[in-house]
Amino acid sequence: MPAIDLLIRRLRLRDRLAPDEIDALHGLPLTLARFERRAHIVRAGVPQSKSSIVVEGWIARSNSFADGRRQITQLHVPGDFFDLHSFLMKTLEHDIVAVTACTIAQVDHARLRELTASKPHLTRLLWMLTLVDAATYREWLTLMGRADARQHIAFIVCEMYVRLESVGLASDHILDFPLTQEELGDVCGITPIHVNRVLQELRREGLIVTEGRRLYFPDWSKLVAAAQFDPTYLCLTPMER
Amino acid sequence: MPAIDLLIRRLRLRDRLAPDEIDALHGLPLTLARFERRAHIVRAGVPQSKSSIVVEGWIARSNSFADGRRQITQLHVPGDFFDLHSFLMKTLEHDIVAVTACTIAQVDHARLRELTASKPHLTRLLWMLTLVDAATYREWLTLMGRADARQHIAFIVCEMYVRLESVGLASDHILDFPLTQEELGDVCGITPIHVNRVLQELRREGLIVTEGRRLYFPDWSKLVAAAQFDPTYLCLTPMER
DNA sequence: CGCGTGATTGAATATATTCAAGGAGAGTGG
DNA sequence: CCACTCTCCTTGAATATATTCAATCACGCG
Repeated sequence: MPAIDLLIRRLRLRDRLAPDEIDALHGLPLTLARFERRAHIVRAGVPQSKSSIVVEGWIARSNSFADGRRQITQLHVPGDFFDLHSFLMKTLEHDIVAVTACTIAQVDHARLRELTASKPHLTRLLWMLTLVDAATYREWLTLMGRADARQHIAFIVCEMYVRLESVGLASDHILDFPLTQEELGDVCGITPIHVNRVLQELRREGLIVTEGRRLYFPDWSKLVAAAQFDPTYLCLTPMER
Repeated sequence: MPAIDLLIRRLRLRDRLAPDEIDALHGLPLTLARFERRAHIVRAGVPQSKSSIVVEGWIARSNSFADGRRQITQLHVPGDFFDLHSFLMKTLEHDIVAVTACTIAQVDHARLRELTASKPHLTRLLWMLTLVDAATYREWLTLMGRADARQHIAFIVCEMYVRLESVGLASDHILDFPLTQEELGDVCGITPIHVNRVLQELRREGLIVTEGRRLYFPDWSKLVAAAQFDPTYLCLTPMER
């Protein structure tokens, strides 16, 4: 599916779009770019002149310390306008890396600026996408601070399933979950060894079944209970904004 | 200082403001409200029709679990437009509480919407304020996931000093730090007992000196080193946005 | 087949928690 | 003016959770 249609689908989860807004979005010139798994898409401190939408694959926002410690602060899947931040910040203080081989669609900041000058409602919706990101950070902060590893991992699975499902990329309690145990540790702020042990616990409990990159959960409500997951923060209810 | 002038000062740290933008801001009708320490300013799930600026005092964003566990995800000081989120989200999934007795200035969402329709550049700057919030969440996530309690607490002190200092509310290595050890634990995701022990360690090392709510640090560079603090994420450099 | 990446296991250790008491200081009321 | 209370800070000991270090295993790929 073309990048803009993915984005439109994403925006329609939150509000109606007027025909002129859809035209404006379709009028955005996009450049497609392909990245290998583990490639750096954006490096900390490098000035950016484009923002990007994920077309295919998973992407991570990653903060690294000098000593090699690493924290993944966000995950992005197809349809996510993942780099609106650099539109106003100009540079990022973290890296954006490809979790899987991926395709992204880039838009010039100059075009986005034109859009903000002529389409206030559309601007508010793009703004809102970054506010949903912020709400997700708050959830992740709460998990990181107050949840044990079992709840944390269960929550990440719930979140990724709901996000993928909302844009038609997962269904039937199955999702493609391409994170290695090390990467999942970088998401949860724990070591890969501990991730391994907790995943085994979740499997023993029958909460998840893994088969390579495929992840299946027989009982959604049990997983939700283990995660204390409430999807409200994802703002998946359309309303006038 | 009037709320709008605090906000203008805050915006000028990031970009120039045109005279018509300053007029537009001054034209915003504000309602002042006073809250006692520990009072709830916004409750999770309650629809909001106003967004607010802190005029005096400290405010916290707080996420609570049913079992009493609590995580503070953000701190706000005078000048912060702390509730722009509800402008587009309508409801928040967390509480906003008064850390100290405080005064806030409220703006109707309808007025903000008018502003976004007529002042694109000002809209981008308000948007940007929420992106700085997001950048702060990312830093906090990284701390929570990968830093020990000593680094974490040192970082929070650094951040609050820089933020207060940037708007003239702290200087000379001294700041008013009104968090109790329990609240600081809720910020760092640790127990108040552990906060207590780590604070003692920081005092023994000569990194901080506390005297009631007043906090003094003799050597900024030592504190920065302990925290591995880099203020880039606060975007305190003015540029065209 | 060999190599590399990622998953798994075990044992010792570190970091932070829990539970359970005290202690210090500010403000209140008799 | 002093006891009283409340909140916040401090201390100690036992325990839990996650880490570190050191191997080993399994699988896909050239």
